[in-house]
Amino acid sequence: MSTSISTSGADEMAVVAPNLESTAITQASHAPQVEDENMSSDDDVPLKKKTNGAGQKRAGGGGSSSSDDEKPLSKKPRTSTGAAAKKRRIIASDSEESDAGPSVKKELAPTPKTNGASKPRSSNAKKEISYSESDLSEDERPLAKKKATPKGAPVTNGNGKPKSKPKKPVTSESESEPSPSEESSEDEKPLAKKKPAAKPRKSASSAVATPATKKKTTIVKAEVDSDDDEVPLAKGKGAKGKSKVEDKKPIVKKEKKVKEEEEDEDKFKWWEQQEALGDGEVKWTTFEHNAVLFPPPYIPLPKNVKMKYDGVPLTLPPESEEVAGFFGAMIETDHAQDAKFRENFFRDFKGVLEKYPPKEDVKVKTLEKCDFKPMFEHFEREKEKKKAMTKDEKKAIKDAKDKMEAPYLFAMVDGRKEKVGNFRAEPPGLFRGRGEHPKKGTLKHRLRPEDIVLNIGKDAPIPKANIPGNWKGIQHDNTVTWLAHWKENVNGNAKYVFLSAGSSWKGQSDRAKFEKARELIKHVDKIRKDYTEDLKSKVMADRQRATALYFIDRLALRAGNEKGEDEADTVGCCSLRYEHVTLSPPNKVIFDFLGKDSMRFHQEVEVDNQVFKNIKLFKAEPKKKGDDLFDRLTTTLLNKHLNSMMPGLTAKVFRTYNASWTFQQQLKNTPKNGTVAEKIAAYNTANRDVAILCNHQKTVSKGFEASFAKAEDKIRALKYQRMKLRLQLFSLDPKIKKKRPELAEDESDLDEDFFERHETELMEKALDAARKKHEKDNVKLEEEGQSKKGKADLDERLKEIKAEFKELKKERKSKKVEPRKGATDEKLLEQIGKMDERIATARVQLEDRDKLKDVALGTSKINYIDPRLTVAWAKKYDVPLEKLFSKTLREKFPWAEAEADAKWVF
DNA sequence: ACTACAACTTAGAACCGCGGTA
DNA sequence: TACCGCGGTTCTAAGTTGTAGT
Repeated sequence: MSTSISTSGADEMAVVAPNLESTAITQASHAPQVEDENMSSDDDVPLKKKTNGAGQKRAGGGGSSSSDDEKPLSKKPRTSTGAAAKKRRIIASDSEESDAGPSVKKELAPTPKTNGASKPRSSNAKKEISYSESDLSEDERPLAKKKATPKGAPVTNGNGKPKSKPKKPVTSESESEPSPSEESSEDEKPLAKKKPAAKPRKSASSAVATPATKKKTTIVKAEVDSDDDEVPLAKGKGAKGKSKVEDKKPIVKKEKKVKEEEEDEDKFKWWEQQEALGDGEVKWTTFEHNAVLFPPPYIPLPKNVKMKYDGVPLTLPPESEEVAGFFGAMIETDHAQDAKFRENFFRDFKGVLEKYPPKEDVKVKTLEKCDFKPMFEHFEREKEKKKAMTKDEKKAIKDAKDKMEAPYLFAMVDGRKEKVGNFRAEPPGLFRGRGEHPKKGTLKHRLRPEDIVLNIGKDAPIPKANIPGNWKGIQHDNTVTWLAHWKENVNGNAKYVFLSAGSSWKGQSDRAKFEKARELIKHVDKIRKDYTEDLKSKVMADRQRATALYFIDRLALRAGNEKGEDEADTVGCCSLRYEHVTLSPPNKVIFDFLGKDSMRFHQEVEVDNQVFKNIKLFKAEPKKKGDDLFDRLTTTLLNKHLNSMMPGLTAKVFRTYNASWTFQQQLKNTPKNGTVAEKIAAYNTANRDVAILCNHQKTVSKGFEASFAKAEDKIRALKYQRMKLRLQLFSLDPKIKKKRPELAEDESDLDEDFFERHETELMEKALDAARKKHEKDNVKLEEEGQSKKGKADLDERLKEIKAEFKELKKERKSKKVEPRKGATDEKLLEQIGKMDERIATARVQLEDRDKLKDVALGTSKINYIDPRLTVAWAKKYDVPLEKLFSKTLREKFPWAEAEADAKWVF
């Protein structure tokens, strides 16, 4: 542990996760203040006061069971049998590298009764609860007062620029559209070049231009689609028109040799520009794209494929058949077993059937009587067919698809070609909400152009949809980066089409994110000092905020906004409730709750004494299950405070900062002289530590258990071989037992049960091989015109084999193994040594696999770890970058590759 | 202040294709 | 020669943050 002690003086604070234990100790020593005393006494009990509608239960509750803690409340609490059980997540049993970051011991032991799944959730509003005066002086008033800071100041966005942008709701209004004129004029130059001076001026003017000009957003009715939309990306803005997908660029300075190089130079290297580009209001001046690609219309199933109801095949109109098919395709998944999912699906299915009933006069009343198997089997057959297609057929299909998609792949931004991300309109289907989402199973409607609003350059041609219909609206807002947007029917959430992760827009903001996290390094000492102080604040709101911040910093919790009743009940720091945190004296806190995506966060953590006391206080009477732990705190308040400590600082920055910092620290364990594989292993270990810190999980794949067991047996098989070698050695040279007593020890892990199994297996294999050989020989003999060997011959051979194995078994039992011919002490010893090595590496691999089975490395690599750390590390240790970053990742982080050398530090 | 909305980042599951292999 | 495990990619759900409207 503590790789961290090293380095600078900044250490103590800067190092992430200064071990909580030590902190606790130091803290404990000083400052017992009046209120502390009080606290331990009565006073943990704030005055009882209003309680409001606290107890209110959430409906579905599903929790059924808070019953046993062993249960992964997270995923599919489904009652169902094996399948669900197998998927269960396992809490890491130890953290070994204790040092990893905000060190927290993963808990080993089961825990108290709290259960993240327990439902009672009070109403959304923060309830206010009063705390006793003895404890906290002022502050009867909850969230209101204090915060002397930016009182009168206008709302700014950190740059001091007013950030206003009254947005017009998307109406079908016709437009009025005045003039972003000045912009377009002065703007021939790509955004990049702008002098900084230009920025303020612009945004100022646009902000001022207010109502009349209604900024740069205009929304027009979609009736367009008439004019020149044949020409997609091309035209508009003369010059730029030419870079069509396929054509090569003529211009540019010198002629390049290789094509690839050409493309390369073609890419916009925004990071080489002098000024920051991303932080302006205006994101583009010209913007062309082809909007979204709608999925093909529904194709009815063959006539002979029908779902059955109560045994009767139903002839469904395409509209209802499609919906039946959505479910039919899923009947073997966990979703289809889920009560809520079924309920919601069936409600919507019935609705559709109402409008599009089956030909037969059958009333569909219960889902139980629906038999989708014929549909399911049909889909399976189709899949098979697809798989069985020849290469050429597959290729033909792929080519057709590529051609269809080609126009959507890229957008033109200020004359540059940029890759579009999710250009496909989401197809209809059943909503797959995570965890106990109350809406899961709900039918997601098919999108039409009428649902979709486009954001596109003023002079750009309006793209034509690939299915009939007119866009819901067109706007030209150059302060945002989305291409298209719609509202999804299930939850009413907005969906957007953006450029891809490799685009300059995304790249710039990504880089800015990491730069902000690095900026935090400079402030974190002070921030930690402050919140440590505030843990003792007399102002309840401050004390809660400090405590929350402590968790966000040390445990990398998310901010935790309030959520609605019609979403899964998950929480983050600020929304933690009474039941999510349990105290375990003297100074441990046990967290057990469902976080984003309903992933369980279950950790036992040692905390500062003051934090312990605070939690006790926050949980004191009259608070109860369902109440907010931090009843005086919201994410807004927290972020406001953070922003006052460092411009632009918000809760999520801590996650980025802690993740990257931890990674950097852990990378110091890289073996300087190791092989590439060893170095990569060290890299992955560091990555894993970060993933654990951030609680990034994945479901254990269903085959895992089996394949793990198999791998264990393989190791045992190696040990078995080793044993045989040893015994040979002893027969050859009995004295060696004395000289090398360690060799006399039996292999671990091998029991009678295994021997039986293994030997039988080996024998079966040998027998099989003999039979095959027999057949093969006969074929050969026949070809050569000779007479075949008879069955007796084979039987004879089989008998021999069986006898051999009997002998083997006897040898094993008697522990006397006849040395094979040519065996010598030296050779055997060498073989044993080799075997030891193989066993050891296999063991290590297996353990690694076990540790990673429920940890997802990708998310932290993609979102939290500054890519420049990877680039620098690769350079420093001479490991090819492509071993660390996949193609897409490299496309996402070109700026890191360009920027970081071997010495770069976070 | 509080809610609703808008825009963007973060997230695990599902899907897909590839190379090893029984 | 199909199977299978796995990493990479795609998909879209679920967060955070900031602003606007009331």
